[in-house]
Amino acid sequence: MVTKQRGRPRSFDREEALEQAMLLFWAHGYDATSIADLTRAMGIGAPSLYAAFGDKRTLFDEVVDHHRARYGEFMARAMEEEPTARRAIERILREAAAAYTDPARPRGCLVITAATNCAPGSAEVEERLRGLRNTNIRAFQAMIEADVAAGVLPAGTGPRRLAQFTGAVIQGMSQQARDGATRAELEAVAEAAMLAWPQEA
Amino acid sequence: MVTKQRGRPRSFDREEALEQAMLLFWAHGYDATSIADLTRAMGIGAPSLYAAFGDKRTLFDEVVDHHRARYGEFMARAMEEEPTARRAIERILREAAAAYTDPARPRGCLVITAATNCAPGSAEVEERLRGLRNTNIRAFQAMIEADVAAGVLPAGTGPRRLAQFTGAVIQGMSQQARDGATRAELEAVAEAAMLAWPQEA
DNA sequence: CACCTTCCCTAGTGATCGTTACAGAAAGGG
DNA sequence: CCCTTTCTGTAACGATCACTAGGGAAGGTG
Repeated sequence: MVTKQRGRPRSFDREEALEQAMLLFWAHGYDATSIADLTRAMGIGAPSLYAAFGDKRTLFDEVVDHHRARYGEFMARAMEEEPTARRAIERILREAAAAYTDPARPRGCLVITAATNCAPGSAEVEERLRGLRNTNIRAFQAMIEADVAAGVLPAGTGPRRLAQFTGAVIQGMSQQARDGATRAELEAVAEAAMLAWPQEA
Repeated sequence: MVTKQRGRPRSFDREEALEQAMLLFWAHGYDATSIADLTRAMGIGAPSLYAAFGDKRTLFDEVVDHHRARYGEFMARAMEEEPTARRAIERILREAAAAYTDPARPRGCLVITAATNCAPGSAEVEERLRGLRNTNIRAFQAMIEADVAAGVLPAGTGPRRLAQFTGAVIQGMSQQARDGATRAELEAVAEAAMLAWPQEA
């Protein structure tokens, strides 16, 4: 049932405004981005923002969803498409090196960096991103465990250890990107990290 | 020349107050820690804080110095005391695993995490910590280059790459510690990272 | 004792925080 | 046309931000 649109129509593109909000949260983080910063970048007034997106936390939640759908799904795709854990991680690290240094976007990863300095009142935001990060690492672990069970990776591999190591490298790459590392440098870091991975059978 | 102390003496221990300020900045970061938070934790009024430490930025600068002298010097000591780059990094990673999960202190490293989400007005604080991080990596690189020149590490090592990889792992370990990783888990991550290092001659 | 220096406490500065009340503007439905 | 509905802009809300003026308190010095 399509309800006909009534009343005065919105004068801005909601998707475009969400994109601008994402860029700001991505660059400066949740707490350090003010409503005034957001309305300025989105080109709308505060009441329009609140009418379209709810409060700041709700907007940030939607921004995180938007980011994951648009810039974070390369990880899920690699884990789906690549035949082995090693190949998937190799591809994820290589693509992360490019993504984290893309000159068209803020550096690093929003999920990794946007809520690391949070006031006590924003603890829930911090907790959500923390959960997303740990979920990713558990996905790595499950993939590695499957390969160990299938005999693709050697028995003494230690899936938990290898998954956490990989997560640490990715998070470190995000920080390095913010600290000025180039794409080529991050690709070299990724290459180095793969030396710690056991060879496949 | 010792100038005699005149006037009413300070009623609090400056070192202890600085320590409390450090713990707060360490846990929540620069922007997310307010003067009110600080005065509450330090047990003093705002004018006493300003008289003893200057403004917020100056206090943070001193907090960073204090942190580096007290909790960050294990890196410099390892680089001084260990005979090779590999041994030094091995020790640094092992000690970082313990330091970043010490239950008596905030998790992770202040230099790595305290200024990642900064408002545009706090860009200088962000830049200072960024500089400290990159200086550490360059110190790793110099150490590795020396070992390559001395023939301790193989010729094709790539000191820049190995130093950045090591820095990324340390920064990732700090994030993981904040995300709930245990000391044993971080030690396993450190062990995995060393697998990427070339063996010494 | 009085004096001088320095510190602490109360209270407040203007600015900015996230958020909203309210009134006018712009659309569709009658 | 008027009416209803929804959005937009102005302007403000109380709370908190970093920071400080001013008066009284607490020490050493004469």
